Amino acid sequence: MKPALFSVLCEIKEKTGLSIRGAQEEDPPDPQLMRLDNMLLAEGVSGPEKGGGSAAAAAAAAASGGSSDNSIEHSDYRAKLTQIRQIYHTELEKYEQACNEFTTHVMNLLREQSRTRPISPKEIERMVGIIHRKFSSIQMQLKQSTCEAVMILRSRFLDARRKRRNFSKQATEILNEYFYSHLSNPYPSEEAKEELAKKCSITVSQVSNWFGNKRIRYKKNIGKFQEEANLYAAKTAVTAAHAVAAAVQNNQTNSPTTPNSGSSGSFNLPNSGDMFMNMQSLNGDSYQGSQVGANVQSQVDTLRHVINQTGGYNDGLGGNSLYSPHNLNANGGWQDATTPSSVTSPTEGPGSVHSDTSN
DNA sequence: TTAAATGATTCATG
DNA sequence: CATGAATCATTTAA
Repeated sequence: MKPALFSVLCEIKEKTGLSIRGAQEEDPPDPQLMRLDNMLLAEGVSGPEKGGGSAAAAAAAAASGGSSDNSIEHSDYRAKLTQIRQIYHTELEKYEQACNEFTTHVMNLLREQSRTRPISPKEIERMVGIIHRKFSSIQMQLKQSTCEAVMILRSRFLDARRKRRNFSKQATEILNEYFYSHLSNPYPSEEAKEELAKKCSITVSQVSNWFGNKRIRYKKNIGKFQEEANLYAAKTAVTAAHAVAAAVQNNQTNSPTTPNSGSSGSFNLPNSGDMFMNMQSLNGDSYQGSQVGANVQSQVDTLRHVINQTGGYNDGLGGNSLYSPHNLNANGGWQDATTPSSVTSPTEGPGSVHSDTSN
């Protein structure tokens, strides 16, 4: 009975054999899977142990837009990444093990059955192939979710926008001081940036960012910055006035000088008249000592600024734009401040002018 | 909780 | 490559 059944089964198998062979297509390298693999490899999740991971992370950080010299968050990021990697590897191993176990189990089963029905090695191979495909699809899901996790991690840690901190009050003070005292050409040189960065304990890139933002935002709505401009211009003007006065050896500068702590809004320049005259003489070239040559221009800027500001300061700034920022043409854009346009007299016209109060 | 301020990024440009 | 413009995401002020 048994041999008869066996032979019948053999016959059936002969007939179906072809169709089985036909259905034996080489599974094509799934592009989706390859993409995931590549990505995991690139992120250092599926690569070799440590080295690849940090290198890839560094490369990713560099690629995602420079200036990531933050080391604290970076190590944090790396820690999370290794955590992901561990989970990924343990899961992967688990699946692999399960796959192997299942495969051997099935093979044992088939071997056992081969005593009662005909089973070719080809068939066993095919069975194994099916099992592997099933498990690899599970692996793909694992890879996919891992990729998602990595992406989230990256956007969380490598995108600095998410962990923005405001600069210290002092830092913005320094930056603003520079900005408003170089308002005619607020483009700090590389050295100046470094200096500012050092003073503010921020990076050069941050200084560049700050100036980029400041320029664009200042230009966009000058009215909004008038008060600030006055404040800082006045602040630096006080020091500038002293500096210029010292340079010109104008003897009568012995004011108590509250440095720059308060000095809000109302700027009572000690003797603005004299100061202004000094400026005129400076600009008029009647002064030849010029030890201060390089700095003078910026101070001139500052002073002219504050003077201009004073001109239209105390009528409501609702309409604003009553002060045309020198060197800032109508269309906007500072356009290299080549010609400082000689110190024009400070628009004496409407209302009170340059900081008198005391007379 | 919403609006404004602010630092950073992205993208186009010259 | 530095800058301007637009935009994002967060912090701070209202």
